[in-house]
Amino acid sequence: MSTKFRHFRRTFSASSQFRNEISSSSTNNLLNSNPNKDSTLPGLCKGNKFEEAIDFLCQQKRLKEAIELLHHIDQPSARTYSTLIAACVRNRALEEGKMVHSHTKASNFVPGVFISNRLLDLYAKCGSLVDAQKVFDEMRNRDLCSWNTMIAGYAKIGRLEEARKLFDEMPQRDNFSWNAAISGYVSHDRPQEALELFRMMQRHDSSNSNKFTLSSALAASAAIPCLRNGKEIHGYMIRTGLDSDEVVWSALLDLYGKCGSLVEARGIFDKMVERDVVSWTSMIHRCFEDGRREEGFSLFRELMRSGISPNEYTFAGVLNACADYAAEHTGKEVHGYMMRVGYDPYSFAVSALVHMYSKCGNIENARRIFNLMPRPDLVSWTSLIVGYAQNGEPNKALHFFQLLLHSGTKPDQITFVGVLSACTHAGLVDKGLEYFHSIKEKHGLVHTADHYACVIDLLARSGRFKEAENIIDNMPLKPDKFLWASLLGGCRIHGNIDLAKRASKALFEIEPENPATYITLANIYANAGLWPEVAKVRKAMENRGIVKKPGKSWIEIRKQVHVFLVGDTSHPKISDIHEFLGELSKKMKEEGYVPDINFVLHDVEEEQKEQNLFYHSEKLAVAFGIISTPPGTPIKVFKNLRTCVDCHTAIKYISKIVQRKITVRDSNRFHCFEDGSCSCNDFW
DNA sequence: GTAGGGTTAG
Repeated sequence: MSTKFRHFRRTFSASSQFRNEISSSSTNNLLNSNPNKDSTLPGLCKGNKFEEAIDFLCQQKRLKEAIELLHHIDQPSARTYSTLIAACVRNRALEEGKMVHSHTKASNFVPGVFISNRLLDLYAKCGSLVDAQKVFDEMRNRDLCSWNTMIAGYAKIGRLEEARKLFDEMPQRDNFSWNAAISGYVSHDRPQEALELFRMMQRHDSSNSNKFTLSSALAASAAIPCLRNGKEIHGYMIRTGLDSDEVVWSALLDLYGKCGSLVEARGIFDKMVERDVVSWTSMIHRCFEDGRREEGFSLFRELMRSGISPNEYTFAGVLNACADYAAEHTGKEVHGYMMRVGYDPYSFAVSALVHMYSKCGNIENARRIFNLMPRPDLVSWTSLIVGYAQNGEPNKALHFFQLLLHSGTKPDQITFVGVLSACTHAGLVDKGLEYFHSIKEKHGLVHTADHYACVIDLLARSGRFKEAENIIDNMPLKPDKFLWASLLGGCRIHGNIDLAKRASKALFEIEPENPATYITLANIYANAGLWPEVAKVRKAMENRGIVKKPGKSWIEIRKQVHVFLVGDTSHPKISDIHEFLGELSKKMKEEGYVPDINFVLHDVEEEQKEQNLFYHSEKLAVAFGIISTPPGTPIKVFKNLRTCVDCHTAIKYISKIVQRKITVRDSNRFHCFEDGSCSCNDFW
């Protein structure tokens, strides 16, 4: 026996009561839980059938005990090692796996390809590629499986360059190798490269096409998204008879959905014989994405009735839809359901809960969920930061950003979008600039187009146009539409006509069909009294057939959503609403409210031709909310566009007169009105 | 008897 082994044995014998344990307490416990199987264990040990006992313990997931039995065997067989390692793989038990590995070395066992492959698999599945690489390097013989396991291991954790290198070096490839490489690209947001590889395979090695490579290639086409490519694969699928697999059908369904061909996606879904939770989830999600809100929710309800259990993907998808539609009530139902089925607190569905609550303006609940997370992920941190920024508490947003840094989680580019927008909402221009520079200097991240748009927003709102232009002229990226729109918005606030011309010119090139640009520009001209220019813009708009988006607000009262369009008279309670608004108007004027006539014009852009400011959709919704709920109830209204200045002023007065907390989520942020002022400090 | 595909996302 080698010294090493003796040491090993001592370590294990330190808890040498194991024999007693097996025959007494722990066995008794197990006897109670599983009397039939467990009664055999003491017998096995007594008869020195340790290898069988190890099998038994492995099945019971009692890995540590199984490993302890190893040193009752002079020379464990390959089969025993194999069983043990396989059990460690199944349970992702890296520590135990390493113990078995050391045992093989200590007992001078020379693993063949088979056992080595199991070890590779162990380390690859546990993400410990350093160990896997070591085993791989030490192997005298490697077979296809060894190479494939390494490639899949690297691909899974996103080390795609290493995976690709092995793939290129390997002596021969089978369908597994191709798929490991292709799916690695797919799952790490590099669908183009995935497709390139797929095409390469089709050209040189087409016999390796199977259901696995096909579903990966379909997923890649969906991610791009490229319908033409997907359709080609669809055709190929049918020609080669590879269309018999349900997973391939799911991938196809998702492809059509992601490419916006909802009808085809639904057709596939309806035709599928065996729909599983993935196909359901995909179908539901694509409906929401396409704006088919009711269809999405009703499919979700159908799924719940179908007996198939929704999973974290399903929850995340539905919750995100609730966040987009501000359907807090439904979101709460989903939350309740998750509680009942007992959700995994580590799941990403929890971050969707944080997101849902913060998007619905319930930042307290978002925070509560966040606090319950054992290890909040970056998405949750970011959701909370963005939530605080949008809910009018930018300082809290920045506070949480500091906490994030302390927690050791690395912020990414999206986190900084939240941080910068917090600075924008708070009017913290210099602090925002500081953060902007820190992205690259402190955090080693590359500035994205979004970061530039944020910083231009920050500068333009506060009228620092020189600095803004300086950044635009020197930035390494091409300014995008969001950046120009931010600049144009700043020009509107400060009446900067020259820069407005530059910004709108750029916008007309990028998205000539967007009505907002025309309207904002017309308003800037109108404010400066440049009427002929206003007429020109309107003419251009007319000529190109561009239609304004109507303003729309909605409010949820007792589980029912009430929608108001501008000048809407279709609501059954409309005369009560008008009467109430008339009364309010008198009181508001006594308090000093002056209707902002200028903005009648401004809002022609967003609210069409209505002359009377009191027909704006958010005022209708707010008024309806007040008359439909008991005094003191907070009111929460949602609007599809940005709120107008007059409505903003009016709602401040209303909040004071009726003594209510009124929250308005517009397309940009939350406004929390209370006792005559708004959380946005009139900065939006 | 070892290795695998399709859903989510601030």
